[in-house]
Amino acid sequence: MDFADKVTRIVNSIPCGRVTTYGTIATLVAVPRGARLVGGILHQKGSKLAWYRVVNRRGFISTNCWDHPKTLQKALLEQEGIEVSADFMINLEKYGWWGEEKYLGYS
DNA sequence: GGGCTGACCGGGT
DNA sequence: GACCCGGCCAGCC
Repeated sequence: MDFADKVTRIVNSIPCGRVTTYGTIATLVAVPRGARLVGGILHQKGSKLAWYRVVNRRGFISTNCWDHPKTLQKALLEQEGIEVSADFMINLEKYGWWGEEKYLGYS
C-alpha cells in the first residue's frame, strides 16, 4: 500500500465532528516526520477527502490555495458541528482526534 | 538518478 | 506562552 493510500484511509477514518493534525496522521501511517507529505497528498486528492478535518499542530488552517480557501474549511467544519473562531482556529483540546488503536496498524 | 519543494513538527530561546 | 530554526520524507521535475 502506498503512502498516499494510507493517508487517504486515515483521513476517511476521522469521525464526524472531530479534527486532527498533519503530524498525527503522519504518525498513524508510520512516518512521524512526514507531516509535510500529508499536506501534499491532501492538496492532490483533497477534493475527494475530508481535508477540512485536517489542520496544523496549532489547530490553525494553513492553506492559501484558491480551490480550498480557509473560509470554505470553516464553513464545512461548522457544518460538522465544530466551533471555529473568527481567526480560523479550532480548540484541539475539545475537538481533536488523536487516533484509535484499530488505526495504529497501517505500517 | 540527483536535487528541489512543501497545506509541518519539535525543541530551544 | 509565543517566535525562530533546522530537519524530515515522499513526489515531482
